Amino acid sequence: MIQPRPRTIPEATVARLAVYLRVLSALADGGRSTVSSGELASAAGVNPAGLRKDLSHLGPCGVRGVGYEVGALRDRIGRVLGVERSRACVLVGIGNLGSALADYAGFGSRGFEFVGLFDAAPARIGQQIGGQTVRPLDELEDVVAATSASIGVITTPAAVAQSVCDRLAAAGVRSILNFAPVTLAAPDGVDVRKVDLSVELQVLAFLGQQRLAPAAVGEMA
Amino acid sequence: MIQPRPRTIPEATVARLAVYLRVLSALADGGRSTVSSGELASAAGVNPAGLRKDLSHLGPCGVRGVGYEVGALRDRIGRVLGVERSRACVLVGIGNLGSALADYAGFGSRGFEFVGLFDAAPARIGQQIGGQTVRPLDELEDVVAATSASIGVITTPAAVAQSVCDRLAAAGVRSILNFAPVTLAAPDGVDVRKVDLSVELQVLAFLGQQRLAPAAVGEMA
DNA sequence: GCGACTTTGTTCCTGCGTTCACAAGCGGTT
DNA sequence: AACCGCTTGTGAACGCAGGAACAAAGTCGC
Repeated sequence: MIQPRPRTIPEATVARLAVYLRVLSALADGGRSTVSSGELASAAGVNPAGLRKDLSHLGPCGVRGVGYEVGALRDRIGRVLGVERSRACVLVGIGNLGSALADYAGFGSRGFEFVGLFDAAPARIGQQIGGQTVRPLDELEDVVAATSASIGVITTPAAVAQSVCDRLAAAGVRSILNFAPVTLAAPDGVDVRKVDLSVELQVLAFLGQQRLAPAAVGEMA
Repeated sequence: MIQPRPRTIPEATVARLAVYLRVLSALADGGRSTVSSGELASAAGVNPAGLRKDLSHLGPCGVRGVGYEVGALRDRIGRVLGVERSRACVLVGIGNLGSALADYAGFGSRGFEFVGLFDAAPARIGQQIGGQTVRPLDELEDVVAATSASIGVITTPAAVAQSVCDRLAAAGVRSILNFAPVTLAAPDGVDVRKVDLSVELQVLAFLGQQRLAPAAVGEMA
């Protein structure tokens, strides 16, 4: 059996597929049956040619002259992204941000299910958030083992993020999403993805100031 | 006067500069006086050559054979990123995520100051978060005008994000950070930067499943 | 039944970001 | 004073993502 299609999808494409999935779900809820690449690209904020190239990684899934069938394309992207399978996630650090994530309903519809919330502060333990009870950090390894959680989310202070990362990796978690403002080191075979909110703000602010005064990088008083 | 150095810094470099700044601040607090590109790159999780190229955008700032002077480099990056100047920010949508951002102490040290928190729900108005009082959405334009806020952060539900974006842009905000899971349209001259938490999780999960089974994209049952 | 129009899927190309490798420069040592 | 090791800064090559243009294909109208 030949393999005419390269078996790897670029990371940038995967991120956009998730956006297309959301737009398609909204269109389907609105009763739309077909959509063209141009319209879909406009709604997703990308170039139409790039969108078609992204979709081409899934094989032909449109009809020339007509466009894409909304429900079918949504299901197809959902299958590729693995939305239908439930993924067990654990969340460590139930501060403001952790609480926001645990309580965010948008994850459930994408196949993500929090099976454990952990915090070190005794005051937090026992609190109910999003249908889960906050547990002491000691139980982390037991819960990961019992639930086969494959994804860990770190929303702790920076000082303890590395130690939490180490424990998650040792317990068998293979994918980690880190919101703490530190760069984490993890063993091979463990993916760490970082979201740094203050870096996002900083980049945004810099682009704004650069637009106003595109000169004078090295010669400021 | 010649301009030997290109006056624009790539966006990817700006994001890394913010990371270097944080690492350098930690090193300075720890009493380190000099650091080599290799060590700094390791702490920031990047390639040493790339780090040196990033820093070369600021002009020569290291000493060959020795390394970089921690405090001087920190100050230099801080000046380029504009950390010393205070930037007024408004935040719309005081849910869990908005509260987390308003209460996050890490922004203040980077020059970001929230000058207005807004929500549409009467129950939220009057609440005190991070030293600010939550105001009704009606006051958005007045506060933006009075404080000359240049940055807006949107943490509202998706349904109202576009209308908030329109109002921010009309009020004079030039840079918008959007956490709502929709793609926003804004007029020319207004930068919109999007952070989509569920997309991050989705990409992470996909990379994990792709690592386990790198085949069969189009041929799943 | 046939032609024209619409839209997809693909190919080419341009530009950017990243990485490797080397020359230049500084401090310490003899 | 000269040499040696170490580190920076830069030039070149590689790979990748993004955008534009074109051919294939299907539908609608006549």
